[in-house]
Amino acid sequence: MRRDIFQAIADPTRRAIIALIALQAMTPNAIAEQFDTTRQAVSKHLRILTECELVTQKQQGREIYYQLQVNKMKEIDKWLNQFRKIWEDRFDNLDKYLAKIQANAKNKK
Amino acid sequence: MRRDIFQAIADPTRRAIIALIALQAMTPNAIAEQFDTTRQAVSKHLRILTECELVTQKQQGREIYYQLQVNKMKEIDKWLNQFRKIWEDRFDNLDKYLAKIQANAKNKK
DNA sequence: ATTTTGCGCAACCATTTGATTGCACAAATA
DNA sequence: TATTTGTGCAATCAAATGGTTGCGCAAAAT
Repeated sequence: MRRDIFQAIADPTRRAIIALIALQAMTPNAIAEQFDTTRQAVSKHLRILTECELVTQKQQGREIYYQLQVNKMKEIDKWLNQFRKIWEDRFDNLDKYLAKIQANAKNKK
Repeated sequence: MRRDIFQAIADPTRRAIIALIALQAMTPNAIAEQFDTTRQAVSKHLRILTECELVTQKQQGREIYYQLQVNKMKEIDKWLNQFRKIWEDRFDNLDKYLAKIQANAKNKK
């Protein structure tokens, strides 16, 4: 069953793979060398990441380079936006509250 | 086994619960009313969200109010930051490239 | 005091998941 | 041409997952 991007990044190994190929595309073997797991396991993870378009593959001969699609990560950012507004509002409200308290303290001196 | 925040938001139902209680704390029954699932299923999800500190609970009599801890969402934002820098760099580079092309086009006219 | 309501927990179940092993195919190398 | 290397896929397995049902306890309502 095809997974969404949140399910894709739920697994720690896949998150590590994403971080690994963020700056430079890598092949399955090169990626597997960085993990204590089989190449087939890495291949499985890459398939999941490819399915939800987090990653694209470019074949060069028998080697396949997997590249991170950072723009796809924006989908997570977009989902976070609805909460970012809330924690920013709370921070702003806290700021205002603190400023008010300081003003009152000065007036009382 | 205790889950991390990424595993917590991997499930669509839990993401929906998070969005639901983002602005206002709600009780399990109130939350369950918004879903086509049992109250016990919702209770299970709330336990997972509580375990990874995405949510806190405040008991009032026999009712329990579950509140979203938006500050905990920053953990996801923090993880995204390493990629945000990349997609911003690429955007900047694209901007520069486009500007260069436009300048060249004007010079040739 | 009794009944109703809110709610978590355990047991159960079907499904999904993540890793391994084995295999097969294509490209690169000797 | 033969061998090696890169790689995906299928089968298998144990563990995890998400939902349901049933139960029990505490608080609220009657």
